[in-house]
Amino acid sequence: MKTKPEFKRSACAIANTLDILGDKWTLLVVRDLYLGKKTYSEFQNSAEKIPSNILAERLKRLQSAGIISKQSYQQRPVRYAYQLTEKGEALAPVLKEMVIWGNKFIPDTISMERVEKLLARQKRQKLT
Amino acid sequence: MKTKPEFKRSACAIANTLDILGDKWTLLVVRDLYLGKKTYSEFQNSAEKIPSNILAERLKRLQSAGIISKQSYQQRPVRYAYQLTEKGEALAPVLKEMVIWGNKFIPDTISMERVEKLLARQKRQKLT
DNA sequence: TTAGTTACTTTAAAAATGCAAGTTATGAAT
DNA sequence: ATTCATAACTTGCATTTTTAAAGTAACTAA
Repeated sequence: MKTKPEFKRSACAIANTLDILGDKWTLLVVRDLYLGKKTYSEFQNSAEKIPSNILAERLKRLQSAGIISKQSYQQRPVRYAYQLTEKGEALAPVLKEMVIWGNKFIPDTISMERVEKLLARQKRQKLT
Repeated sequence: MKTKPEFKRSACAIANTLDILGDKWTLLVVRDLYLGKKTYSEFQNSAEKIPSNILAERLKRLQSAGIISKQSYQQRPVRYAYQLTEKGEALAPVLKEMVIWGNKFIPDTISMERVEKLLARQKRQKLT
């Protein structure tokens, strides 16, 4: 028997990438993971305020696509941490190019580094 | 008076980029332009078979976002050609990284170069 | 016992998408 | 002159997806 490629729309790498990541929210979850966020509530608390049901659905899809994995990091009560797989980490260049493009062509947008700094400052203030 | 940034969701460059490009079709139109396609019917004839109303809407949005421009290249009958602006051309690295990622992690997807070769061959066969 | 947190699920309404068919302008073929 | 064909869209309608809001389960701390 032949192994059937079975593409959703075409064999194009871009089209197939968009079938996984092509919406307004999925790459923001990947971004958050890239910035060190790990839990459901951390994703929910990001500036864009992703709806809860969308977040749950996207986490499932990212998992079944092999881009993230989930593990419980404590029992009683059980709590979960998500993390990027190698496949997920490999999306960094896509995100980086989006930041470069956005910074250059959309006024007043901030870079990942800037976001990281803001996050770090927030974290410090929370701790003190 | 202050100039108001007025972001749709946040100041994040990725979020703002996704507000423009974050769906399953928009970047395929950009890809087609990048591969040398110019007209409405050429976009429609691409492998993914974008619905006609979606294509019309996306072309309008890409225009008002300053990513593409439109011009009539002949009268009687009037025919239109779309082209990438500088802002649109600058999306090439995003597309390239998507191709690299797709090729590495989604089995049997083909690269832009491969697509270009296939297109060139098709063109040659049509001409002879 | 009451309030709070985490990680979701459910519900109903609103918006976007997909499919098919229709429109306008024109030129080419019979 | 009439029919056929093409380019570039538009319209109508059913289906799917998104959104906001509220609800649930399992705990912990006061």
